[in-house]
Amino acid sequence: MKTKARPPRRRVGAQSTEATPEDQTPDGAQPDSGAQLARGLRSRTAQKQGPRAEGRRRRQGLPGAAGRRESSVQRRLESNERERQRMHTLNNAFQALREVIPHVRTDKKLSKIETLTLAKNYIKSLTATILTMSSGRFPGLDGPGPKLYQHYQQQQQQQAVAGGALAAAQSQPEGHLHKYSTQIHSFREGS
DNA sequence: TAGGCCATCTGGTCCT
DNA sequence: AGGACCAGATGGCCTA
Repeated sequence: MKTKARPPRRRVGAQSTEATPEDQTPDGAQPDSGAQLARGLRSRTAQKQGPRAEGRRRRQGLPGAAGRRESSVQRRLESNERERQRMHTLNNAFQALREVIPHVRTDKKLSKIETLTLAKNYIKSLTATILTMSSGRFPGLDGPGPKLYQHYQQQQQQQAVAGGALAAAQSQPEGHLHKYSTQIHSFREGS
């Protein structure tokens, strides 16, 4: 629980033990050389396939072996880039969520698990607050009130069935608020 | 130094 | 077929 905002890191990953200084790129841009990736591919896939596939091609003198390896490396690089972008998108979403959740601790960035847990309980406490304030009286038939209330009741019933007495106790609006405020407090203390 | 958190790579599986 | 998604592995950074 001691996460702090850090500059983008250049990971070394599976090839790190074989990486040379020139493999590192300070700006985090596409750092993997084809040769380095090929080493990685071999070392990883060899554990499952062994040298059989490549060896077979070589023995049979198939003409496209090197070219296929090259295109395979290219595909892997493109796949890695897409995966990086996907994770960046996911992290942007996490950051957006952090900025929306009210919390006390401002000197340290919330970790991902903290963000999710806090968000869940924040939503629950807001739902409970809305229901409490509405006092069972909802706006017109087209409004969100009845649906929200029905959804809330269903959730509570499911939790009561699954978790028994504890869930039933936590299903009270005060339970959500208490849980949320307790969590904020514990995060502030870094526990 | 250990433990927590994270970014990245990777191969498998699912989906369009 | 190709891309998205997922989970395991790995190693770097940071704090106590």
